[in-house]
Amino acid sequence: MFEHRQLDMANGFIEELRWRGLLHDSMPGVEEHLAKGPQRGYIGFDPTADSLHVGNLVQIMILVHFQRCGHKPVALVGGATGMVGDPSGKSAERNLLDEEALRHNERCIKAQLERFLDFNSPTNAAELVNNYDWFKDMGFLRFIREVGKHITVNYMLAKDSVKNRLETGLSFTEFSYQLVQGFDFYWLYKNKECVLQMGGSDQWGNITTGTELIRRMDGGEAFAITTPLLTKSDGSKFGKSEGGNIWLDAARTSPYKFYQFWLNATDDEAARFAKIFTHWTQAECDALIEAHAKDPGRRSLQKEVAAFITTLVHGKVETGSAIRASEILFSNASDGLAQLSEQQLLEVFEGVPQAEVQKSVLSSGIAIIDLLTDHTGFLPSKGEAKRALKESSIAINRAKVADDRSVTTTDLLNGKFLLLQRGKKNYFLVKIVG
RNA sequence: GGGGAGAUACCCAAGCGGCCAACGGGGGCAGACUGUAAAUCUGCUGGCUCACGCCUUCGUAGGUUCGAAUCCUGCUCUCCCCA
Repeated sequence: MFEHRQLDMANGFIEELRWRGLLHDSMPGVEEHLAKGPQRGYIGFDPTADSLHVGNLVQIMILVHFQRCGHKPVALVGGATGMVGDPSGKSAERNLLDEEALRHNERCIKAQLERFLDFNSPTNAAELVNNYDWFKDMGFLRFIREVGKHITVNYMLAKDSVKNRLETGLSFTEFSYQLVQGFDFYWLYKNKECVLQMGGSDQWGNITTGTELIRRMDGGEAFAITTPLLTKSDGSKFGKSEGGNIWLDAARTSPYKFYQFWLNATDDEAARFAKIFTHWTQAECDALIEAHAKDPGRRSLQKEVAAFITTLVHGKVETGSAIRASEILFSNASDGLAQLSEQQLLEVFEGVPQAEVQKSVLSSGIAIIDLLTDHTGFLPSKGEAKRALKESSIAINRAKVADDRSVTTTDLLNGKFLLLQRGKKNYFLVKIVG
């Protein structure tokens, strides 16, 4: 996965971010500083769940691009900061997780990051740190003496993340957050020669508290770079889908769903995604975008992008299955299903909701309504099932059915499966047992 | 502490004794169109029933009434104004 060529460093990381549309703001002097040679830069990840999601993917890719430009990326898992809660972009006080949950989340996140970054490079290996390591023995008194002393409350109040919450209120804990994160930066600067922190644009305030601390505590110079917050074409938040978050963990979001998420990007989004989430060069991106523009109906760009990212996250094998599943489920030919072996069928529908039904239920034929509700739970109520049937949105094995349809063993695929479908995108696999 | 306003289905928001399972908008789902798109148009959006209809739902607990989301009382919570 890491066989890609290193980019020409003269070309520069900042320039790379710029054409990829990933540069929102940066402190003067960063470009020159990075040009001096390999540098360390870090991004923090909140261990609020035991998996990262596509919303985090932007930051991950920043580190990836950073490493590909020859620098040393540091991923910080916020074991300590996760216990405090960042007020940035939040309208209400955050719930705190207990330590046990945080430890678990942190381990899972670490495993996911290892898929993207090269931790074994002889020249610029990525590094993973956990701020809990330097905070766990830090007492309150020591913190306010050594760190708090250097930053005025006036300075802290001026941050947007704090200002926006003064009306509704925020706890002292959240108020202190920027100092805690700022100290992270100081610590990494001091112990790891890390001179750059990156993050989403909502992190600007927290990052600059860090550079300020470094200057005041040590007279040192450090830098900040932020990326724009990604939104969908319709303005809504990126990374959410009907079912909620799109996770990187296959157990939470199946590779099929993950692939579909990217495939469903609008033309405009796909072009942006190509630049942000792939390793393609500018010329390669332009060529693909141009090719797509000539025949947008083929959605070649969405397919390329989806395949690339899914491979990065889930690997080649899973991606192949996701692509095949998509082709079968969305091709107009309905005969593809019958050709599948049991093995393939199960592969294709991994991640699709499933239920088991006793064979005896089908032996004398069962009304479609009962199958959809009582026996499988695919639809929540009979009323809903009737409505769906009236809309002619229900299909069995990809063939539309009417409300008087009854289902028997002759409908089974491979003698033991039944594919229920509502609309174009909602599938449900019934497995016959007994 | 005093005064006032309010709590309605996923969200916003009408209704203010029967015609209310509850206007309208948003969201969601589906159909047509299409590129598994966008835009647009259409339908649906508490449960059970083939259906007449029945049941549950308008903060909560009671009450008045033939009949209440609508009136009365207690309670809980939210917001605003004055101290």
